[in-house]
Amino acid sequence: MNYWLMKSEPDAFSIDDLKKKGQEHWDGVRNYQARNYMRDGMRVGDKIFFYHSNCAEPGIVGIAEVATEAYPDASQFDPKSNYFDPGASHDKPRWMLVDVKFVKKLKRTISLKELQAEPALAEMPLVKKGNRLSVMPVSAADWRHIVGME
DNA sequence: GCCAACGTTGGC
DNA sequence: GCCAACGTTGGC
Repeated sequence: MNYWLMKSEPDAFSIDDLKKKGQEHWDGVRNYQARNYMRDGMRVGDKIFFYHSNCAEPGIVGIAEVATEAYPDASQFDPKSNYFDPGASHDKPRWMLVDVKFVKKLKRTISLKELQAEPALAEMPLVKKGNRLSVMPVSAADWRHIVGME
């Protein structure tokens, strides 16, 4: 099993939204590396840290699970969508997504500030300066370490 | 709202 | 294939 971290802006889609819905397709990823992680790396049952970005207290707020294999993101075909991509076609979809299932909400937010302060996590891409990936792998050791911080 | 970092686009 | 311009992300 692999571990992941996925970022979402709580104004757009928060851990509470996921809790309410139970499961959601993770649409709108328009970055090749993030897409490749979803398409090639994720398997059903993999665990995900749900991360809130672009907000008052950025950090990990919950745990989710990969619920489906990757499949084409329908929003790329919709001219009315913000995520429309004129370069994509049904024959040759460019963007893929997975469905994500709610597992639990953490009792508290493990803030980015705390994560950055942990020497053990210094190699996580998340805490590196300038990192903008919205989907990234987490090592098993880092996963255990972070779970222990709750 | 600012701005640094970074990815993508497009002219050449 | 280079690289400047541009757009986006995301912490602060």
